[in-house]
Amino acid sequence: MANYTKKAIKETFISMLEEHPLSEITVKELVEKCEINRNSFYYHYQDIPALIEEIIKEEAESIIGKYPSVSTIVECFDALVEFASHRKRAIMHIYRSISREVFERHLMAVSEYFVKNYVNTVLAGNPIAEADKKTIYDYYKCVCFGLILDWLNKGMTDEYAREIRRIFLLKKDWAKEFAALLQGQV
Amino acid sequence: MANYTKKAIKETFISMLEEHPLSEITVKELVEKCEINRNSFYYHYQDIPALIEEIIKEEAESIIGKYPSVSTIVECFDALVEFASHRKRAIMHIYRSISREVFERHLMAVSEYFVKNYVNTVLAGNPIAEADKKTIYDYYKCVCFGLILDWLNKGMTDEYAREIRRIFLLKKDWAKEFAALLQGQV
DNA sequence: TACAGCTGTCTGAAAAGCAGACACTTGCCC
DNA sequence: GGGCAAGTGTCTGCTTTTCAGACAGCTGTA
Repeated sequence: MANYTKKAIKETFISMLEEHPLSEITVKELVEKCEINRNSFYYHYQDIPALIEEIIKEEAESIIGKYPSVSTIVECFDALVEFASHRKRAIMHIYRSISREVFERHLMAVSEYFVKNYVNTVLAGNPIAEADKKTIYDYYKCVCFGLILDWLNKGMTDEYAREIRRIFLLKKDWAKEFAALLQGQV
Repeated sequence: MANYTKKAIKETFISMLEEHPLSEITVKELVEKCEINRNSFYYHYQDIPALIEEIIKEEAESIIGKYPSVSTIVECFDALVEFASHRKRAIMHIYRSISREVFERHLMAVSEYFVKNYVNTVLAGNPIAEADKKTIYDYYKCVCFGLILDWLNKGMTDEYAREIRRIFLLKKDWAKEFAALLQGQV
């Protein structure tokens, strides 16, 4: 099953976000653009926020899906930047709305996923307590999350993206260092 | 109603034609690419030729729809060339198959539509017998049809498109001349 | 010949989409 | 502040579309 109507709803909605801020988008206008019945919208989604939730969730999953196992965190960051650059306007409209919470929640989830993946690769050789691992996950997922959020807040400029990229490259052994710290080896 | 599944079938089919010749495309592969049930295909179309018929018909109608009233035939030709250039491979695959007949039938219809439209504009002032008008239609629709077919046969090159364009420009008063001939004024 | 793979058709059931109606909120104009 | 237009979210009953699974028939090939 593919459900192309649902797909069309999502695509149309995103395209509308490229034009207007979220607050100006109505269900009525959306279904008219899609050429579907208003009830068909409500069949799939409770309301616009629910639609946004799903879109963001799926986008987050698709980003993760592209990198089932990650060798360097920079790769992920590059992918994320490339993805985001194509939808700057829509992302900013969602981000600057009441849906910001949804957005941040999923961004945090994506960060956590990548960090876990990456940390596990880096620490493959080092036997380390589960509790310590969790601390590392939590700490660095917040670092990633914060950096990306900052990038968004600063208008997703290429300059700042490069700056963040540099940080990632410089700190490429972060997980190892942290693990050593936790184990009192430093 | 929009029926996005049907739309997806058509789009997927065209994209497959960009890759393989028609003879290598199966219903099975098509529905797998679409991620729909095989029966859903057969619900909409009897078979692949029926699908092709509909695609060509709709494309022909859409070209006509873009030019409800035509001031110069060159405009139409330009539009047609622009349209065709985007889908060279798919068009060639259909054209070089058993579906050629469908293709030509609709191309003839499009030619007829444009010629009628154009001739009526040019001959607006000249009162002319219906039978003569019909002769003009028939003659020039075949000219258009033949030129475009020739262009296709020669691989839709830009050079030949320019050449045909020049012919259209040179013969921009064709309808008037022909009318005069029919009326024995020349 | 046998077999694998695709075709076109048929079932019956489930999912999706529809029109039309309803009460409710909200913003705006007089 | 009352009326009103426009959008919302929900409901009902109906139609259309999509589905899984099965079937016999055709075709190329080992």
